[in-house]
Amino acid sequence: MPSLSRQRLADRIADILRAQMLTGALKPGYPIHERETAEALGVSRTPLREAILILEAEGLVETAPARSPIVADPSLEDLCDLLLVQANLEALGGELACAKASDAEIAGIRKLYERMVETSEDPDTVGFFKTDMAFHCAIVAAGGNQPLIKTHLQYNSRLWRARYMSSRSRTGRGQTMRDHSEIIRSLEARDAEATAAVLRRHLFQAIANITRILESEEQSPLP
Amino acid sequence: MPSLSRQRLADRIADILRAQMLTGALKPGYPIHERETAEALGVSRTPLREAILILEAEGLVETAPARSPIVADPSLEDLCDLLLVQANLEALGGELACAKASDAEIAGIRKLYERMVETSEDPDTVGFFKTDMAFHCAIVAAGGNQPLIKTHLQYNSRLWRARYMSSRSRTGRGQTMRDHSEIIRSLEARDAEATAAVLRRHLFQAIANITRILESEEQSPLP
DNA sequence: CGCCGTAATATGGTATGCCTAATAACAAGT
DNA sequence: ACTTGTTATTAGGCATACCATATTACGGCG
Repeated sequence: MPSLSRQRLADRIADILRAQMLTGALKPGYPIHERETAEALGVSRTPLREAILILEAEGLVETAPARSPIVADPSLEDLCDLLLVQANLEALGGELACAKASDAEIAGIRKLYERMVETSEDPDTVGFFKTDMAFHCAIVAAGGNQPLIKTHLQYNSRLWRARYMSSRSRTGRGQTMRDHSEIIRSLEARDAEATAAVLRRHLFQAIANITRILESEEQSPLP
Repeated sequence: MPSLSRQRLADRIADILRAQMLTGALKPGYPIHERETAEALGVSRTPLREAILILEAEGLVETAPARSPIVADPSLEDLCDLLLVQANLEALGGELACAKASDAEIAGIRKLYERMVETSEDPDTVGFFKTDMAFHCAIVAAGGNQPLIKTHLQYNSRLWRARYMSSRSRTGRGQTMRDHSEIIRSLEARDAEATAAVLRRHLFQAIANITRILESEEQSPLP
């Protein structure tokens, strides 16, 4: 085993499991058996258990006594709660970005916006969606508030799947693109209030979308 | 060993360590040696390591490769960042509480307020301070947003020490009590905007206090 | 006398094994 | 045939033993 590892094995395992949740290899509700999963990853149970602890703290898996940990399967209500908090975190991030971001950082955010415009007609939903997420993260990151960045990231990972489904099903990306256009504009104008307001509105829109989607697909758990 | 434990040993260890941080038995910067601490607690290294993982995710300890984990020692800037996020979390919690709290819950919050009034002249700083914390937590809890409650709790535990120091040194509790009076009033009026505004202002005040205190005691790390 | 290299020790990271408890399956009795 | 009890298997929780690495101290060489 190459000991190039400059970080703990548990962290890398957590990364792998997180990635598997994003790709859908690990779906909500799936159990994560210790021995099985550890063997599949070629590691022992100890670091796997530690990885589970990390993911549990992030709200991505849920554990119960004498039960295999399972991939978190948030209810519609949970998702709305998460999104509401996320909306406020991003609004704060936007405010801070207006005050503290360097011109280079804002330029970088515009770059992401432009890539979204370019790919907004692509059939490749994943690429577009990832850029969308990166756009939002970049705004919060530009605010420079470390705890906020980290918390926002965690909420994002818990919301990833729901927002991805929302992004896929939403027939028109028109509203999304218009919102983003407003966001980058108010950000470049360094108008903190406007940026916060539009980010909040954008996330509230996401709540509405997800509600609509999950209510319609409520009893069709995809395989 | 009595197997009355309905929760994991790691969780209980994390609770113990958290408590020791609050009482000051574990001060910021202190290393937590695995073998030593495990033996002191009468447990093996495995659950202790898992407890460290939990506390690390909460931001209460920091780990580095091949180094003993150390109790987090946030800089003044870190504390300001944390408090800024906390202010917004509480503002959101207050808004939600206005919309969703039951009359009984608001009555319970008033009870806490009244206990603060009663004990506001006591020399017992800890009792007063704990009631203060409980007051804020109860407001957020009344909002009913689970992720928000949990995140707010985590930020609180990271801020506990700083806010406690602020509470001790602050000569007059006048402003605090006036703020709290306003908070409970707007909460009972279910005025979401006013509640959010005053909570935000109250926390901003805390930022100012802590800044003043830490700047004056910057180079006197208490033993 | 000082600096560098090597060795020893201490500490965190990982693997493995045992223990306990929960669940499921099978058998026996009603 | 159904229900209940017992047993076996599975799986998670904890402890321990081993490994790799980093740091420090000591000794030798310049």
